[in-house]
Amino acid sequence: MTDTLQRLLVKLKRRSRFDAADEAALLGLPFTVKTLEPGHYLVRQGERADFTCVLLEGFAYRQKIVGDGGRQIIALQVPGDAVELQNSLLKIADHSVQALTAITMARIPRVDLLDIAARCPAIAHAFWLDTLVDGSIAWEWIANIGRRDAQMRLAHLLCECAVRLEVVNAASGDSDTLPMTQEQIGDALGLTPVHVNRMLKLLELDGLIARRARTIVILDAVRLRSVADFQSAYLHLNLLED
Amino acid sequence: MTDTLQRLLVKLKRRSRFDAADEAALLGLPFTVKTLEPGHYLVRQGERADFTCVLLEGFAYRQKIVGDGGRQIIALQVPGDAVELQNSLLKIADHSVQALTAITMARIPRVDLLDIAARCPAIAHAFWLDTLVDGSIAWEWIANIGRRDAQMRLAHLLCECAVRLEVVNAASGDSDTLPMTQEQIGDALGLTPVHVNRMLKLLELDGLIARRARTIVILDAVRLRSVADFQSAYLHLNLLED
DNA sequence: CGTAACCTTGAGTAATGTCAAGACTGGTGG
DNA sequence: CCACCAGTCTTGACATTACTCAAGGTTACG
Repeated sequence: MTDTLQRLLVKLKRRSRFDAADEAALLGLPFTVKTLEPGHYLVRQGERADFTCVLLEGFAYRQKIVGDGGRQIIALQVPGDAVELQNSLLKIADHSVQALTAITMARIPRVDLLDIAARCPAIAHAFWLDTLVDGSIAWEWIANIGRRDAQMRLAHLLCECAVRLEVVNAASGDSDTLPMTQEQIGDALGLTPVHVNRMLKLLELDGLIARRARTIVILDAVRLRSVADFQSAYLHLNLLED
Repeated sequence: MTDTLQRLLVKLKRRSRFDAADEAALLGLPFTVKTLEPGHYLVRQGERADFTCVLLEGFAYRQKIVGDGGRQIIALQVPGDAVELQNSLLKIADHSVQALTAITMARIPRVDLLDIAARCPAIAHAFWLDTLVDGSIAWEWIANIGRRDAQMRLAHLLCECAVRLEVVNAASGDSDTLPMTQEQIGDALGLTPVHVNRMLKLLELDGLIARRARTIVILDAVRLRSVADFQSAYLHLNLLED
């Protein structure tokens, strides 16, 4: 169907302006839809990636395995994200992408993506901006992991997830929630699962969050943000208005 | 003079192919040359950046200040890098860029850069790739800070700097070296300067590096890389051949 | 030759990791 | 419907890494 890629279009339009021809070209991209179970790989480190995947439903994360076997989650991806721009354009994947939940995605051949970028400057610009924002998020993660203590780090991640999910949920009408295990949270923050557990308990005792049936609910977003030193500027959500 | 932007061209051509028109357009970009003393700002967090700066000589770094006053260096920039793509296209700078050494740079108005990207798909693609590589480096830094201990982290940074400097020095014929203080190294690695000092001593005792007059010399690159768990794939230096 | 910035080192402290055991949860098959 | 099982969560005791504070040494530069 023609509106499968709508989600990608909606996302890109949050930061770029398209004319009718651009929109038609984007929605006209060839693709195949695939579904994946939790834990399955979209791409493995070291592989050649000839497709770009647009996440339609569900969540994914990027990860690197370091020498001693440790894992670091380096990014989270939500529906609408084009998760394989990086690995696809850089050809040899320098990290893996894995499904966090069950996902559906649209796979677009690299050549078609490059072709549309060459023909439609506005679309090329939109993808470029998207990449810049991903970089901006990565830099914030560096600051988060490098210079904040465990409690702030965790609070910051919770704030980021809340904001990004809000945007996605608003776009889709759903109200998804991110079902990460404490081990995964730890791997995203450079902490051990045990310590994540303790910090969650701390945040809960402070009345900032609640935990029910393995999902985390933010009770006091204002205070959580101040604990986390969280400012959403780095997500560049309102680029059109700047 | 017309070859001031040569350095940028050389860098982009490492990863993209241009025809004569593309090269002429790039070299024809309007710019003004500026010099900056060590420690001076190219852009400050929160400011609006209307220029993109191409580093011609010297080094710079990007940094974020977190809530409690701590500083995290999130990226290093070497000659040839277009250091303000991010802040310039995202309009409001979400981090600062500061001169590490005395630098000279070419400032290109944002509108001209956007214009050339819209007119020359190959150039737009080259900038996009460049941004992707910056993101790839950021992700490696996340893994480095999040999942390696202090000694590995430091060794990894030294390996990265060595490789990147080698590329730049080969391009320019110089043999620059990165004069970071131990405090700056610590801020790049999420460590305190005191601990950086101890880890340097450790690496020196192991015969991996030597220190003379405040510069670090790598004595055993092979062993240092293995200590660091360093693989240069994430720098994507050989993209044309992949 | 004096000064400021930087480096070096030691001693004590705080944050986070490690190991291990038990409790909970959700799904599966009998 | 129940029992079981694997995966996850929770907690405690202890180990280790990295941080803090502080003092003295070194280097570059005016």
